[in-house]
Amino acid sequence: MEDEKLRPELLELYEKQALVTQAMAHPLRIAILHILRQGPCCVQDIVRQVGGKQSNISRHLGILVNAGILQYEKKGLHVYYTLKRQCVLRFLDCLSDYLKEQIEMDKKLLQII
Amino acid sequence: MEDEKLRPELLELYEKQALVTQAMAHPLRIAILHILRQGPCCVQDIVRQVGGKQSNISRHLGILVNAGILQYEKKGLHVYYTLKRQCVLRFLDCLSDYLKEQIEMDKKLLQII
DNA sequence: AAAATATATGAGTATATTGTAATATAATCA
DNA sequence: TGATTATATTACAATATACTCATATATTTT
Repeated sequence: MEDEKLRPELLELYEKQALVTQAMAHPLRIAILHILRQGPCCVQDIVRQVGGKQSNISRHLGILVNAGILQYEKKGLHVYYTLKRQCVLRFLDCLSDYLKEQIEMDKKLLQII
Repeated sequence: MEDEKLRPELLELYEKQALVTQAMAHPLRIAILHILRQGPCCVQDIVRQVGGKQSNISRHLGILVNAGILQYEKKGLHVYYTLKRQCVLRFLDCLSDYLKEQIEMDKKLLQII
């Protein structure tokens, strides 16, 4: 009946994974990632494509940078944001596949009913 | 200068993706997913492996079920939880790879300094 | 039927997240 | 230099999330 618990280093790993996941867990941030997937983009362009206030988008960009998901580079008045790693794209694909699968499951469920 | 904004159906898709992502965005929930990756498990076993209060684990399990990530089945006194789809495993792998990559990048950065 | 066990849930508190308005900062242009 | 533009930040209110304690529910055992 001994408590095996989670080893501290494993918990630490999961905490880091949760930080990355949490940073992506917002519709606008996912939208931003999809836009940046096509290449670097400056804030006002992102605002134009996503909608909403500039200050809000700026916040979300900050969150993604903090999590190590985005990089930025200043060029004159503009700040260009980029995906820091291609790895994130796999996440997005994974998410799309996941939802497709979910929809398929729901369809099958409907047929039974 | 027209606002192209996000098409409503695209925003809706991103909202759904964010729901799934959000459901996974917690260290304990990630720990739970790793445990269930090895097969079905009842609540008390999960509590034993993860640690913390039963009521808290039960809540986290509920969140994962709500997001469509887990299934459960009652057997006598116990409730067995299972990963609903293998797709989630790819997420976890993706996360691990992501962090490995991040650590590699940090290493290289250290060498430069 | 009563006791024991496994799980879920309600209520309350603490904390975190989100969005907005207003403002600060910094680069460019006239 | 002063005006304009792009971006970030501060302060605040609203909302959501996480955790715990106590309790409810349901099943099994005695």
